[in-house]
Amino acid sequence: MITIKEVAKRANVSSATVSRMLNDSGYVSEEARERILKVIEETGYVPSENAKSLRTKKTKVIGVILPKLGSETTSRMVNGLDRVLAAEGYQLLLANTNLSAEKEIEFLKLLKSRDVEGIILSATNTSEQLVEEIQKLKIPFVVVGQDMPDTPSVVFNEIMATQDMIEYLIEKGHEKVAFIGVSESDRAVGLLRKKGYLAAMEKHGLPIEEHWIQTAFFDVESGYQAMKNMIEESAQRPTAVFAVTDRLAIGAMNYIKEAGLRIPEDMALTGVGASELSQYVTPSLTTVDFQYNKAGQEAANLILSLINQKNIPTSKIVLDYGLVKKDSV
Amino acid sequence: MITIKEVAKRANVSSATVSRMLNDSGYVSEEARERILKVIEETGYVPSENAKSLRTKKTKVIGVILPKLGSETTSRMVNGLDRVLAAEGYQLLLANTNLSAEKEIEFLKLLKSRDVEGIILSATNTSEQLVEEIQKLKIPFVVVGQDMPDTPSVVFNEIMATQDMIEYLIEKGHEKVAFIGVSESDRAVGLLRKKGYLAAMEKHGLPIEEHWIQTAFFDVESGYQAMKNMIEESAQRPTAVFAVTDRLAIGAMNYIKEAGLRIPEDMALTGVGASELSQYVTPSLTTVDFQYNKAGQEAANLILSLINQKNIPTSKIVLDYGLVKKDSV
DNA sequence: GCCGTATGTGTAATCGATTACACAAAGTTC
DNA sequence: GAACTTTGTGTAATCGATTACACATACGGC
Repeated sequence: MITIKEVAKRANVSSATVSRMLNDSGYVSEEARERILKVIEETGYVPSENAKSLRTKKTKVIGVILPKLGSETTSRMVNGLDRVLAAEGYQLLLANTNLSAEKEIEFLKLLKSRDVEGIILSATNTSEQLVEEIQKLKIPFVVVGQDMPDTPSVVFNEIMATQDMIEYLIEKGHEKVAFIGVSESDRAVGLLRKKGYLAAMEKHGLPIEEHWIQTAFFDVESGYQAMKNMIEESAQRPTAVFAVTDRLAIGAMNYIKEAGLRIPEDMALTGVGASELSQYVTPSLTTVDFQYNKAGQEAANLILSLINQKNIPTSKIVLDYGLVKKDSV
Repeated sequence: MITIKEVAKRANVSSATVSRMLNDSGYVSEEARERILKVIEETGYVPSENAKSLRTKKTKVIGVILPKLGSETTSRMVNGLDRVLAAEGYQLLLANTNLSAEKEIEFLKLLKSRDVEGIILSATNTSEQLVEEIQKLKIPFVVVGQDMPDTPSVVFNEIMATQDMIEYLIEKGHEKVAFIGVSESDRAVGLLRKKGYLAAMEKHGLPIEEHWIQTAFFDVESGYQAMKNMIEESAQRPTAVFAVTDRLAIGAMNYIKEAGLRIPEDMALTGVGASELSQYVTPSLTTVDFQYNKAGQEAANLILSLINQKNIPTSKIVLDYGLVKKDSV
């Protein structure tokens, strides 16, 4: 590896001059500049970011902690992050927890040790311990997807979105609306969406039968099972189902079709996420569009503000949503 | 930020002793060890990876250059990478080119400057200049998805897979088989898959009409258009279509349905990628499963071998594939 | 009691950049 | 032409770790 000293020697200047040239700090004569550029050209010299960071404390790296690599929502969010951060010369260092809560904390430390300038966490849970560890770090930090006390975050309007969708179903004449959710340990998806459902039903004075509320996992198969259970166990069959994710909805769709029911005539169905999948299943799925890409962009802007110590407009950003009305309702 | 010196001072030892303790190198007395651990516990000291890297030249970071964040194939590949590399304590530094060829080269330098221990490139094109730059770098390097001269790579058996699928269609009685491809500047997807198609048709002595070969882009809409053009312009309507990606196939599917043709009775359809989407469209899509996750894992293993200077078994790994036979044929 | 080895610790150089400070030469101002 | 200012450059300290080397003490064996 060729170093700044080597470049300096060959260009007959001191390393300070080379550094000044590279960073446009201080005076450098035209002759010196050209000699240095020539040497750099010849040698293919690239300054060590490592040495630079050690001295300046700026790494131009943002750590991103993700619950799962490769889900569509995550990908879109990371895409949004990258769009904004790349423009500012930042790169992303990935940390994939594979849904393990301990790893979240472990990675927090790992990222700190790498002197990342900021950390963005796409959380599924929000344990006490995690929040504590974050406060300790004293590194610009943003959570996306979950509301975390005293922490800048980008969240979705889960309750309102769910409520809106349920009310859309009600408008369409449905009174027996069922719900396929997930564990409430995922506050955003499990707890808040259920709250939205309950609120809407309550508001319209609609009763809910016990088996209309099912709890599933995050995969398609699980949505299928939940739907099966619901239909087999309910005294009265619902006429519409709200599933908390598109995947669950598609699992449910599979069962509904299999059971010989028509969508939407016998059973209306809605999901959440506006996944690509949702547009191409038959019938196309009515779903909530949560703008994950935008969430990533907002999170990126937030972390940039924090890094640059700008006055932060709001430390909680609540993102808008839209109902994507398709053929399944 | 608390440093090793600070820890040393508080524990009443020298920084060398702290370092020895942390790295289990050399002797450290039980008393000293405990004092140091206590200080670390109290202060939350985390060693600076930056300083460490500067001295040792080991960063435990692998750079990953991707053509596009958030596509399903990419996600799966990155997932495979991460699985293997995380186990060895490596982290991934992302560089997203957004399909720009100049950026590929730019990022190569950027990653070098960050002293990554290896670079994995998921390429779409393989320009001369890129290959040259890579040779210059002298950093362990692996390409995945494209065959690159004199470079360790993980590739898919594009030709064979395509040929197999076409022959499967032929076995099923199809003689008029059409092809929706992409630009040949993408060697793997554009050129090789077309070769496989042509080879299979030739082998079985089947003629190909001009309009049966369409060239599209990578999105669903483009598949729709290609299918539309084909049906409107062909003298003889084909009875089967091979699309080089699932997305294109799904676009084509939309048009076929819209045109009032039945799948597979009037028109059989196949894709490539075994995307999640392919399983849930109606009818479910027959497709080629290319094991992108495995590709990531193999690439990771390859780069680890290169880093550790182990004897490299083969510098070209050709991955297996499978035909996923579903309802669209 | 002497010598060789094992144990334990500290001093200081080093990695490759940035940057405060010092200094010199040339140009400006009055 | 004295006093500043501007331009240009070099010396050396610094960031926070690792590690070669030196040195001290303890413990064996004979």
